[in-house]
Amino acid sequence: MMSDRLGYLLKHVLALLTDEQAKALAPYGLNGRDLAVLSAVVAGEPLSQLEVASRLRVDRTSIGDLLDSLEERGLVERRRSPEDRRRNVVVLTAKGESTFEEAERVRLQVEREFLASLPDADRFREDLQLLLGE
Amino acid sequence: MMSDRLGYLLKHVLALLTDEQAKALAPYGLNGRDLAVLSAVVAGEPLSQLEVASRLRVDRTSIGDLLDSLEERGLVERRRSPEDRRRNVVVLTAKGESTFEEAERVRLQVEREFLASLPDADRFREDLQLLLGE
DNA sequence: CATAATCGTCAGCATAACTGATGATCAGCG
DNA sequence: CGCTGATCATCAGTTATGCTGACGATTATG
Repeated sequence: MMSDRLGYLLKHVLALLTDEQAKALAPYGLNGRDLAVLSAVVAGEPLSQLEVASRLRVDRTSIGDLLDSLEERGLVERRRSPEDRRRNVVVLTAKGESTFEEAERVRLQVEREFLASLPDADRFREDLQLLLGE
Repeated sequence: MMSDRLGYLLKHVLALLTDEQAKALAPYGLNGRDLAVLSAVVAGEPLSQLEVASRLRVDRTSIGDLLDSLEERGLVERRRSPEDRRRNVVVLTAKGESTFEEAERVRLQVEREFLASLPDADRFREDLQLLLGE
């Protein structure tokens, strides 16, 4: 087919993964994007919205909607930072933490199964990290 | 960073490649998508629009716009098939062929450089093909 | 105190994937 | 032949995402 074109391969591999993640995460009302946001917030110093966005490499103007949706479902809270009142500090609720833990297990399982056909899944992951320069 | 999440890695690796391809192909007025369409049409039996779409795994309703844009630039032509007048057969013009050949060389070079940091670029490609089941 | 920078938000634009409907055409079958 | 259903291309509309540029509020700089 078109399987010699790198863009084609990456695009459709990503689409496959996105589909499978979406199916598996549907019971939690999450998709892969939502879950990534939760994972950015889950531990350590509470982050401002901009910091969350830059961790996820998501555009600054998109993170607001993403957080709105998670906040409506009671998974995260935004609080004005007392030290710098321009910043909205994002924290997980208790419900957010438990949802994250369950959904994160599911995500790991999905990724394992997704990569199961490869001779060396870790090496594939390392290749991707190399390409991103991380 | 978020580099343990497969979706994150694939998404941003794809974004990087798309950017670099777009830059390199800009002199030809093409992007990676356009070039893939040309490559589907370049040789062999002339294809209907639906056949082009399915080769590229592009939605049937998107391929029309894609071809409009290529046709405006004089790179492809659509002809009603005489045997089956429902079908629009897509063929490259002479200009389309020469543009394709030049741009395709550029694309190959971009891909080579893009994968240059990997210990084994071919193996990476094979991994992607495996994941797609091709 | 005055200016510049930062944070979050908003409106708007562009691309892409997709659904469902339509008209034209063709294939199969009685 | 004529009817029915399928196929092809197209169209309108929806959704999701990424981005630009502007804004008010707030903080940092000097």
